[in-house]
Amino acid sequence: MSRSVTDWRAKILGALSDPTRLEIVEFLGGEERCVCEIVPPFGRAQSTISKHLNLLFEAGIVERRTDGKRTLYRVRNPKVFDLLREVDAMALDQISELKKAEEMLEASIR
Amino acid sequence: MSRSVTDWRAKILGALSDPTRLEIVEFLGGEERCVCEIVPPFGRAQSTISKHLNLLFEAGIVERRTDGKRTLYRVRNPKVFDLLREVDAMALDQISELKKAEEMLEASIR
DNA sequence: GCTACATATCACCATATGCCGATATGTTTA
DNA sequence: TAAACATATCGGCATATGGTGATATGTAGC
Repeated sequence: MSRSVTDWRAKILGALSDPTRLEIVEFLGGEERCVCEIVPPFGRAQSTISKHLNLLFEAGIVERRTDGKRTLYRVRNPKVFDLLREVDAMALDQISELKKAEEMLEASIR
Repeated sequence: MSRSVTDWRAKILGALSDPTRLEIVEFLGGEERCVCEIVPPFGRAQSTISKHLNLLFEAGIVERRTDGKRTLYRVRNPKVFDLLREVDAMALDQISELKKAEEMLEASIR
């Protein structure tokens, strides 16, 4: 029960734990885009992007539909953006603390 | 620049993308606890838990201090709990959609 | 100083992940 | 039907990850 919720959480977080996939989600934003639009900006093989997209799909981050010969992806639940904003807040906290530490270090040297 | 923020985000999310680590974070809650308290409930080798804790530390999720022969860990930024609540919301959405789909499937069978 | 305790680290194994090029599948268009 | 296009899937490689038991490091107590 509770076990499976934890697993879902881990799956969602795992899907978002890769820089390329994070950027794919950002790139999608609120739009629906086909793979042929998503591939070029990332400079990775089409097969690589396809696997990332499938992983995001399996984790329920994106949904997809096919239209003719293309497959269109879109972010399924806008909550993911709230989540990313939350992570950003944490990341910024940490980076600014790092900077503070660096400055203190520098000050102590000179 | 922007690259390194994305990497930080990925690092934070990666640290939280494992069920054991998620449960360690939950277990810590707002408290400060030593490794000797954390290990038993998880039924994993001490070395395994130690590695998980170190990974959480590297990602800036927890902080640690030593007191005598023990090392005490605590969640460093309470924002992590907001983040987890956000993930929960998503996970619940997805699980409930799964259930809905199952019910529709069952209904169509009988 | 020796012993027991608490924790981190090491060496190792098995599996997962990210990446690629090549190929299979399916759809449109000529 | 053939050719072109869009995407997914396969096989393979290198590296990362999670797990373990054994060992190193450091502190507390006797």
